[in-house]
Amino acid sequence: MEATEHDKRKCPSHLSTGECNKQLLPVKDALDILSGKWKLQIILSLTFGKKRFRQIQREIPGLTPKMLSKELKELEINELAVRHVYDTLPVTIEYELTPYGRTLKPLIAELHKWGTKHRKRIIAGSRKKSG
Amino acid sequence: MEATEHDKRKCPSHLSTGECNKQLLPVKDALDILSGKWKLQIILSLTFGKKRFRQIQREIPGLTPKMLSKELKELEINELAVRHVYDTLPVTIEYELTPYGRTLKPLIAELHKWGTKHRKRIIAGSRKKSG
DNA sequence: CCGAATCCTACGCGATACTG
DNA sequence: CAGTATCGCGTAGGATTCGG
Repeated sequence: MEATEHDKRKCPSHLSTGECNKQLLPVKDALDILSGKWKLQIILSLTFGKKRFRQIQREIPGLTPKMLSKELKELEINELAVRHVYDTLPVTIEYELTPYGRTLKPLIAELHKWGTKHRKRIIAGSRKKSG
Repeated sequence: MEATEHDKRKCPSHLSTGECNKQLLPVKDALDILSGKWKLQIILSLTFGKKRFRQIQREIPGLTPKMLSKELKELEINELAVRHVYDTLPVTIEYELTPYGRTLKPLIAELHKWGTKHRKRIIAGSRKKSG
């Protein structure tokens, strides 16, 4: 036990404030990419190939153009997806996961693995949200 | 109570409806465990050992007792943490991660890994939320 | 110290309609 | 088709207060 530890109220006692945020923020970033009502489904939809706007929307019932538009923009900002504009008539637009976007796959797989075990353990009969 | 209406969802065309939700729901469950403003910090705080209510609260600035109480309950419901009541005077209460709760570590580590790379790639200079 | 109860705000998201 | 604009609701989360 160290004697220098008294005023670090922001983090677990053995971590400096800076250390703590360094641990925390990246995890939050990753979480932020995947959370929300539609992000995951949109990403998964795109893992199966290029898709057009309406095509994605049709595949995900309940998804409104407003939300789809918003989510696709965030995917672009984060370089997880690209927007292709083909100069046809009328113009054709397709969205595609970037190679970088595909690096999410192992992560999603991990979440799926843990989530599956968790379902077996807890959720199956008694849970409130995630419906 | 009745919440099983998700079976009518459509999915990427090559997946059956059932297949799709089987892929999706567990991931959402896992995400749900970790998302929210405080869950992660509380879990991390508890990875370093048993903690008392106020102790956790002091370690996480901005966290109100209401939220802490709520989050701890969810952790209990999901068997990720346990509440110990010691019959001292006044009563002493401690929270502790369960072994099961510690199975989140690799998952969080994965999120941290991906998130760190993502920070380097994108976020560092330009982002809107979570930072 | 460990919470519960109450009130309030901000924001994600849905519904609907409209534009190019 | 590929989006935008406007309105409104539900709920996560904040501030404050009270009780054991």
